[in-house]
Amino acid sequence: MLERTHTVEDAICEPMKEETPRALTLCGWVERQRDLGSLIFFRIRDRWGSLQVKVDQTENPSAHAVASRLRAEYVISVRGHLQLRPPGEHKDEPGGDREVIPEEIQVLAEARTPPFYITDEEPGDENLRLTYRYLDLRRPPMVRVLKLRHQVALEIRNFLDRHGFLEIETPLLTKPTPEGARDFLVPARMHPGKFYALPQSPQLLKQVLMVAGVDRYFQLARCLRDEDLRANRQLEHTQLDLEVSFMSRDQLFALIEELMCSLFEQVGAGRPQSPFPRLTYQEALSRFGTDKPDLRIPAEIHDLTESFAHTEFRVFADAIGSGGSIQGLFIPKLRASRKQEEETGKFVRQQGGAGVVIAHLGHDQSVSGVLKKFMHREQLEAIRRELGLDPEDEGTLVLISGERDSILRVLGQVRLHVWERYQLPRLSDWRFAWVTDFPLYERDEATGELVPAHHPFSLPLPEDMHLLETDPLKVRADSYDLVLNGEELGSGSHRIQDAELQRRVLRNLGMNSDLIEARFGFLLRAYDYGGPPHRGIALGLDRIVMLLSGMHNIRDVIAFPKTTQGTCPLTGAPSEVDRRQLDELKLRGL
RNA sequence: GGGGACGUGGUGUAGAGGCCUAACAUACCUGCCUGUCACGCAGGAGAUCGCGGGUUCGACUCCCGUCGUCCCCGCCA
Repeated sequence: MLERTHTVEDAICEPMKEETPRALTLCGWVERQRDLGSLIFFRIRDRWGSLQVKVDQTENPSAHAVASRLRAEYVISVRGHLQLRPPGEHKDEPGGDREVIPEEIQVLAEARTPPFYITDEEPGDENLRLTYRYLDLRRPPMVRVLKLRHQVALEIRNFLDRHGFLEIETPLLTKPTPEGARDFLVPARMHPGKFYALPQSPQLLKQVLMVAGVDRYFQLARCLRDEDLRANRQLEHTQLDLEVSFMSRDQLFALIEELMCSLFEQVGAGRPQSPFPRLTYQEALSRFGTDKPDLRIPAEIHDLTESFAHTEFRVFADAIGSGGSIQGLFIPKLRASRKQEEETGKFVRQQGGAGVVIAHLGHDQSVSGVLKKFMHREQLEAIRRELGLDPEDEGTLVLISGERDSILRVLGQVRLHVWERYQLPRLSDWRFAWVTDFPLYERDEATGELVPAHHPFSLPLPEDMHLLETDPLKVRADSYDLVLNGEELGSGSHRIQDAELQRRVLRNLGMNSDLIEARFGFLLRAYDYGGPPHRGIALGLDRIVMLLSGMHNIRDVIAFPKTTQGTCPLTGAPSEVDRRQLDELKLRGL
């Protein structure tokens, strides 16, 4: 192998003003040969870029002989020099003004014809991409993602290091947690019948680290959950897991906002607006119909129950009469076509909404559709006032009646759907938001049991503490989600540091003292020895990189992801194991 | 666990009961070509239409099942 002197990036950045040719040796992969006979062009590509090589038979017959048998993706080294291309033969791209004139070309490895071409263009079949991931990762967009992800991790580490954080690893072999997501279990060979679990997150151990006095902990932690996959979910994902002692909510928010802003700025995505808007869970639900609002969409949901209090429109009157509400989503400027109205109505019904009315509000105070018949001038004015409209504003109003929370969620879906479907204008940019004060508990629809809404280690808000036993569903926690452009980046909370309070919260979930001791005894005991007030947050690194890179799929920002069926087409995982391995583990096969 | 979409040469697509002895583009192989850059030109090879069953005189096409991939709901403290 010829000793490499430059990367392609070095060669592209090399100043080329002077006449003297620059000697260099490049190593990389062959792409795009153009064999004109006694003149051959091809490109050599490495991780940093690609550059044209020109081989002239009359100037260098031996290099030409090698070049004529090169094929796509052969691995070569080229020793030669850099030369400006003749005038008029420049290409408009980095390094397009120059080319490599080889003295010698060595083939380091031949390559079979790849199943897809290595270009910016994405091969259609994702299974094929994953089967040949090493080829897929050669594609420049994927290289950019790998670099971006590295850069993001590096910036996070540097930032947190500057702020006094320690990165501490927590074990991959840990204790199963029967609640929450399904655990991946690992049989303990030395303890037949017992199992480790792979961590769903380092939650409990980072709390123990706070008791240990670490004060500021973080980890780029792998988290594993054996649940069904989605476009933004993998069996294993990476979290920026973080926990701090003695910090107020405001202090933590300020820290995370500065981290995000400097991170986005450092990776060239532009500095997001800060401070990030904050809204409570209840506000988010009533204004956007979701706990992860996309604030780029310039529309909100409005409660119009009052405005329709005396309506003669039967559907709405009945809804109000039976304790329901009327919620409206106003879509500014849109004059929906009949087809769009029908589609939207259909979408609402698919989402489980009934009693949908779509009307156009004109700037001349006109109203279209069914409402025209039932709306008095005063009612219309009341509605326009409630929507906060100026006299010249017009647009489409989507109204749904029914049980408040469920129609809010439907309208939240409509809000997303309509903007996507009709490509309505959004505010550009990164729109972060904090959503705070989530309920501590919620009711499991299937079993009717109380389950933690977030996790059972979040501190109830002081003003709700007295409801813990009497009306637990009303108890809010000092918890928060960080949301970006409608995507949940992560969540956190102030933790319970008082063992007795922790026991109360767990008892509400139907656990008796023995169970609490068996599962969480180690944590409660730790707090008995002086646990500081502490809080934390965990942010999905994959999702951050996904948004930064403009990818729409979490698999595209993970080097070796699983398919939605949880398989790895490259390695063939999961696979069967040897009978002997099972015997050693005292496990029976199927 | 439920719903939906897709599966045709290496790749991307067309074909929607008989026109199929399966088309097009690209990639691949051979030859020609000294300024190409999606090089061009000429020729060539390459597919039991995911798999299994059924309906039919006849199935790439219709039906059932199955496998795989993707998307959504459930699930994801």
